[in-house]
Amino acid sequence: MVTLAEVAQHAGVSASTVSYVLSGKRSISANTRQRVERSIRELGYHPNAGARALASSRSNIIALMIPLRTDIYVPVMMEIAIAVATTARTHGYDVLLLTGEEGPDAVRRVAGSGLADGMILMDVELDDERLPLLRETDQPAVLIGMPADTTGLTCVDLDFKATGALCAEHLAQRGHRDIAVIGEAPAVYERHTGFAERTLDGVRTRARELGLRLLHRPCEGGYDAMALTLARILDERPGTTGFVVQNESALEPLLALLRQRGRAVPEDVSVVAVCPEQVAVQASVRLTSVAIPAQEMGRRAVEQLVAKLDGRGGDEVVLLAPELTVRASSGPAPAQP
Amino acid sequence: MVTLAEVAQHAGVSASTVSYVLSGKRSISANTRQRVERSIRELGYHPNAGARALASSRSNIIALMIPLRTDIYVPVMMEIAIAVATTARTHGYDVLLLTGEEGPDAVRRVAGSGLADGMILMDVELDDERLPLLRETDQPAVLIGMPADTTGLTCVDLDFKATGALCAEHLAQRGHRDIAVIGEAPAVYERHTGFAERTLDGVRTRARELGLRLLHRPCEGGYDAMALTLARILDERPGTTGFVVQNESALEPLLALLRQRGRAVPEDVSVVAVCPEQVAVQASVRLTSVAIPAQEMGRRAVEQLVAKLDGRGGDEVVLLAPELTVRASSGPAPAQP
DNA sequence: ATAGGCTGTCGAAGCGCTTCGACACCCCCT
DNA sequence: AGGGGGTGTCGAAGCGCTTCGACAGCCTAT
Repeated sequence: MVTLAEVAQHAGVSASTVSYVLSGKRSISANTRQRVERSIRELGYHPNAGARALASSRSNIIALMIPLRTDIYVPVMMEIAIAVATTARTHGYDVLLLTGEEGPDAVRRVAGSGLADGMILMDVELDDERLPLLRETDQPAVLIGMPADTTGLTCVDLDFKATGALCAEHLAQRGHRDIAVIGEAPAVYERHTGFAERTLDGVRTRARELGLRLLHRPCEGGYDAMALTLARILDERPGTTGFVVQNESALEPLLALLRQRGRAVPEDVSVVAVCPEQVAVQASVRLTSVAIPAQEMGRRAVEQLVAKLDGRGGDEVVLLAPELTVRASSGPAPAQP
Repeated sequence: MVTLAEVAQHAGVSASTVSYVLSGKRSISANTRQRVERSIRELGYHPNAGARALASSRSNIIALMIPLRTDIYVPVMMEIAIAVATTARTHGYDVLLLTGEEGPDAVRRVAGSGLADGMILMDVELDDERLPLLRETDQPAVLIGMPADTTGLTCVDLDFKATGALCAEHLAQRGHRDIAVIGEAPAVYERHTGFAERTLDGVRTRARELGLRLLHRPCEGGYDAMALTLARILDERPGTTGFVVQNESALEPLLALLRQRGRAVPEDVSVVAVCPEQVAVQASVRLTSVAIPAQEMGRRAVEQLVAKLDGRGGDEVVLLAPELTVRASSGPAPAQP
């Protein structure tokens, strides 16, 4: 293992000079800098992370807390995580992966041990139990998602309320009068994960303003659950012609079931999804959808956190504006019989 | 920030004693131990990770390298990652998330800086460019997947060859004579990711032994690609009655397309999938499948790595035995017309 | 009764880096 | 010519922890 001291000796300078070349915190003559850089290359030097962390009280690590839940659409989580990791690297940070397993204690452990300089929390609940700890230890942190009380917190999220509104508008515009929201699994609502409720709120508010009749049904993923849910919806409101779907694993089942019942998409029924682009494009009917900008969310979260760690920028709620892309699953409402 | 020294003072012992209480590397009287533990609790002490790493040359961190590819089924990756993270915690390790972005350099960086004590690599190619580095730096490492040359390496993977064989056997047993493998995207084969080829090899070998006629077609995910692929298969071998599907995002499309063509599953056609349990159960037809034991793979990988770090256990290839679960998508071949 | 071996605790020496203050040295200004 | 202000470099003091050797005190075996 090559050390700073060895590099210094090899280059014929003192250790501190090498350190300053590396950090750029003091000016170094071009000549010296080059000699040092050459020595670093020749010896294959890599600064020891532990020593660096100890001396500078900075680990250059960001902790990313991902919950363990399986009722949330996993690819989105993954995409966010990957975006976080790559963005972090561009800012000189590595990412530590924490799972929900350890619960709120992880916050204490990470904050206390100086393992990470800051953290990013995913799948934030409205009244998340990690938040008090965050505030109390005043860990630099960024949430992906939005709790009920955001004072003193930095959050990044898709504007789900606007998303819901956008979906309602789209359907209204095409002449649909009776619409249904097929939501996430009941557990998601019970847990008060904000995004589901906010989307619903958005649809509901806008639907009311536009004079739409609205039905909302949570739905576990899968074929069977969707069959039940759909049956119930069409039972109660046979005239339903517009669907807003927020549960990715209910999408294909819904399309298959509609087909089976002889309701053609988009001729008889329109479907608007809230899902990642890829899902919308790969579905058996190319779906009109509001994309979940997973990459963007991950990227922004890191940027906010890095800004905080650099002492720039304060608490802020970043809501990404939703964009609805019209594809093949939505069209004008059928003429009233 | 509470330090060891403060704990020592509070408990009225020396710093080294506290350290030994923490590490258990020397015997400590019950009395002293309790006093120290009490002080630790009262002061809310957490050992500083950097200092610890510096002094002990152990970071208690495992690096997990996940590629960025999108043509691989993401939920499996995620499940493995989560399993790795939680298992690591039970052994006192944290997990550092590295993406493919940085490429092989990440190996050098992590090894050189002592950031992690060892690494776990996912999505290993047959001739992976990271392997020479791994051997050269002799980083303790475990691969999830199998390269062409495993000498000096520890690998954990599902036995995909046996998986393929199992699928072929199952179909043969039900009387199918013409079967087709719907594989991963062409890119996956070009990249020489072993698992796809090994599965195919398994099917092919066993099919030959059992006198089955076999067709293999790679397939991008999605509805359109699957439509094309299926058309081509049925064109060439209209009598095909058994399908082995390894590409998760081709599954629903295939089922829908078969339905559309009037071929009932499982009455006319049988489908065997290689996919996570959840996918098999949630599909529109409950699928006969060989499960991909993602959790188990992650867990085993960590255990192998920890054993290595503890100086126990050497290089070893752990192949998990596949299990085929019969569900509703496979049945006896239809009588020959 | 005494040598020898345990047990439990302590002090001190680092681990490899960052950072602060000190200080040559050179250049420019008056 | 001499003082003032940059530049560029160095030495040394830690950062908080682990770990080695030392040693006091006690118990056992002779």
